[in-house]
Amino acid sequence: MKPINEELAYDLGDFFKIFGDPTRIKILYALLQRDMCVSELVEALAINQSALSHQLRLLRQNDIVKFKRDGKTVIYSLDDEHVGILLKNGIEHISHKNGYDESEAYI
Amino acid sequence: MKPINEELAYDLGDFFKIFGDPTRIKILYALLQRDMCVSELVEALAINQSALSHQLRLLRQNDIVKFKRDGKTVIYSLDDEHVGILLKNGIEHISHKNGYDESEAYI
DNA sequence: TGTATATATGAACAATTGTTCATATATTTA
DNA sequence: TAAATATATGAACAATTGTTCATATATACA
Repeated sequence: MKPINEELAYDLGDFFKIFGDPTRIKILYALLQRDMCVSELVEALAINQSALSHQLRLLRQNDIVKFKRDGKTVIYSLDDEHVGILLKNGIEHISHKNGYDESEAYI
Repeated sequence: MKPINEELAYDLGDFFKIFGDPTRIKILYALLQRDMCVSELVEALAINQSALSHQLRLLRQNDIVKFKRDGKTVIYSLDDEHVGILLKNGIEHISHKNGYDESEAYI
């Protein structure tokens, strides 16, 4: 059978790797609900600002979030619909497997 | 706003982490096409048998693939539809972003 | 122009990850 | 039961990753 294009396998791995960290999941989950600036994310996720910025850079570089500057603040949002779909699919899978109630993804 | 359930963020991160490696992507992509036993995967992906087995264990433990023993051989398949959907969504996203032609995911 | 506020970056370190080599286990068949 | 085949596992090592601390950059406003 035909193997996957080698470059695509690496790119796809790098892409999914970005979803593979709880801090980034929290960021994406927050942005799934509404666009937010950095300081809102800092507060919402109770996370160190520097750590957040590093993670946001990774998300940006991998086209998972986009941003626009608005004066002093920078507003982040999910890059496209694939990101939300991926997140929701992951949550569904995990919920089924772990017996979570999906509707209680939020605390 | 309500943050994501902390445990779900970790579980989801662990889940996506499994997709974040080119070797595992190749395995999953192969299984997306048809179920295969270990030695078929070894040959198809030109990979070390031990490395493959280690990766298959990870995929199993995270409910991403399932398997059934058939005599001396063990046949692997994708665990459920979410896995295929996730892969396809990732490929779509990457293809759009990198200007790949999706139809040429195969070599 | 100087100060405050918001965000980004670099260096360094501990922790995690993926592979290899060697070996173990399971199943079939002689 | 012994030998052959298929698959799994453990230990060890290099490489990668995520965070923290310190500092840099950008914008607004006095």
